Amino acid sequence: MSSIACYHATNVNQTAQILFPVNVPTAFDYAVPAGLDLARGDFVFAPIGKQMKLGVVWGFGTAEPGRELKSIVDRKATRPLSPDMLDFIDWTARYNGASLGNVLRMVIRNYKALDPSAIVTLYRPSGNSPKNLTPSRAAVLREGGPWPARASEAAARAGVSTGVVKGLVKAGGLVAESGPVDPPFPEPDADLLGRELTIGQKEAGEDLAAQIRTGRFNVSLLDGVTGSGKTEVYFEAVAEALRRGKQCLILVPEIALTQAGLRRFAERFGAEPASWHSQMGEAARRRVWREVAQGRCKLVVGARSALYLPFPKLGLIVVDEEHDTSYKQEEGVIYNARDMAVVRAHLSGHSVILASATPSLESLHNARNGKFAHIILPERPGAAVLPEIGLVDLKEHVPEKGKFLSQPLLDAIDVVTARGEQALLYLNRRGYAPLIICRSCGEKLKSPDTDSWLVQHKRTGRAMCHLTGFSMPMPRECPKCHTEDSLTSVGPGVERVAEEAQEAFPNARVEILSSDTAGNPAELAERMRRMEQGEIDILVGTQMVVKGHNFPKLTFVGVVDGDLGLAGGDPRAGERTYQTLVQVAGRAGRADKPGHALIQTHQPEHEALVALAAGDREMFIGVELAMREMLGLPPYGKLAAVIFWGPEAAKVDALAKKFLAAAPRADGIEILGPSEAPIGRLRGMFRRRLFVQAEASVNLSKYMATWRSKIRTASKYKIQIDIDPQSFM
DNA sequence: AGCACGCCGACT
DNA sequence: GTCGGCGTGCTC
Repeated sequence: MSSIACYHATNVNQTAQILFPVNVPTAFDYAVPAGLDLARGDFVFAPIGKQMKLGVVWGFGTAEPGRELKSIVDRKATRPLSPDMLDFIDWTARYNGASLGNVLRMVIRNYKALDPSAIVTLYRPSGNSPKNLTPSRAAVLREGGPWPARASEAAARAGVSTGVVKGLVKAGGLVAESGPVDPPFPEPDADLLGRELTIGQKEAGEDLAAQIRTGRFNVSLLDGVTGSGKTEVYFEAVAEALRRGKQCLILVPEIALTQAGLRRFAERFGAEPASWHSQMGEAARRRVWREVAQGRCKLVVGARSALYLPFPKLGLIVVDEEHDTSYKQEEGVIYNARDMAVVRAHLSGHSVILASATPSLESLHNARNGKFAHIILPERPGAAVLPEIGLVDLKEHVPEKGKFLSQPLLDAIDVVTARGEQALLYLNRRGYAPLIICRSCGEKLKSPDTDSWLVQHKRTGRAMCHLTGFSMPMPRECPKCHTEDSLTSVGPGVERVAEEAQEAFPNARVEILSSDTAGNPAELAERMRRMEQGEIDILVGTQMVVKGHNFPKLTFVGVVDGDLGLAGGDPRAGERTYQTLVQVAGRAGRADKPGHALIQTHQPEHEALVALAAGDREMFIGVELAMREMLGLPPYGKLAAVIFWGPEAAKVDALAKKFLAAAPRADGIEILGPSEAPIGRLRGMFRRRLFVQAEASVNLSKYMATWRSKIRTASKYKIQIDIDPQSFM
């Protein structure tokens, strides 16, 4: 087969390892045809199975005698993936226990982006007024932009046919030119004047810029309370990286990726950045990917998956709201974008900034021990202090039967609304009631084949499962004992709290903000606008209200259930509760008026809440870190979760036991479980789980990979390994 | 990701 | 009898 190639001594016996973006554990060996010059990272076409696929050159080798290899067909003439990108793919796969091919798939979803953008005819206004300016022609000139535009785009925006556009060219109103279908992104200007910075902010920005100038790997934790101007401060670091000709990536939680958020970048840098998120269309995705890969797109704001864009000259990654749990990808390749951002920066040798008002304990620990530079923004410009936070002991102030708002909360709402100010009631439970129970037989309504209660939604008249998406009309009778009108709602949801607030304050304008009530972004924006304009008196909201919005007239925040998340087997529950409550409380009093917050709780003695009320973060961190150290939990030790699932409970049990028995012997490892997972049954599958706790010196990823490779499962039974789990369901 | 192979239900 | 449903396994 290779006899013809013998003339080319340089290529004789040469093979290349090609990695394909499919679920394969490693790269495959191929023969390199004579005369084809290849480098690591090159994009090539090669036959795999019955297909021709695009892959990436992973490495090289020499042919083993007697082993027939398929041959690479062609190399694509584009910029190869950089060596540090290949390293990053490798690292991600190893650390998270994912297959190499699946990680590559996150990088090259759409290889059409490898070809240069098609060249088409584009139009722009000539600046001259056309002869015979008909209404249609005027509409095109007025509404056809942004320019340059394709005839069809301009015509569609103006609501006319393409004939009008062509006519305008003849009449002299438009000029035609050739250009790419996907236009490049405008170059950001690092030196536009941004907002006026306070002295503290300027210094912090200067510190960050100095880190960029080192040109080496470093991590900064940018730590500042809500409204302290973190964004403006890290803009200074972005500007510095841009001046040095580098690309910048700003990671934000998915739901923070809004038009308003992008506008802040546009104001500072004179150009809207490219944005990247999971729901974008194919064309937009292709454009961003191509421009980033060519190094032309300098500024990207994106959700976690943007970390796997092939930046050739990245100089800075900012992880905004670094504590946010949505950085953890829970499906497919399981990874934590915050941690992988640090890895990518390390491999490429540049800066990372982790920004948050409520940093994760891991980051604070790293800042304390000097691994991260700690940059603290203590002040809120414009507003004096964080709101005063009080605890309401629900054992002492018992709400009326069937009600959820205690007297101190009602009094506080009364005072602020009487002053014409706004109140926010926070409750992280959608719907009307989180539990539907039969008074006659005690049956609790569950989602089919799943251990998850159905939530009553009064607005839509349905019973819904927030875990699986199942929903049905609210039944009239108990499905088990068939007693009519016996079903009753237990516990509060936002709808019910809103109902209660409306009853208590009949003249107040009460509204709900949750993902059910504000389905589309436009409606959400409208509700936010009404709140900002003071057209709402009492807003009842879920997690959604926590994310950075400015409500100038909001002066009181009531947390309906401050106990949420404190109990249970989740070691991060205290931290999570503390972070959420700080962020919620931080919504109050952003203008000149200092606000206040009240947190209802059954455990006013819980240290997370005591620290919160005292405004003493150091105390909370101290206590929490001491506890983690004692238990050997992160950041002092390592943790992995293993989840087993399948259609038969007994077989899942047996699988978990078999897996446990196969645990490799090693020092510094402790195994907890297996036991039933908190959601023991999901969509008909039975679930068991175990935890593996390791000392900091253990390479837990490697240990888990070795362990996993010892067990083969029947295909209906699955084992999933989650390194450093964030969810404990 | 595709594509083939394989084992159970309803059709000319 | 076979056509085809998708569940499962493999690709150098």
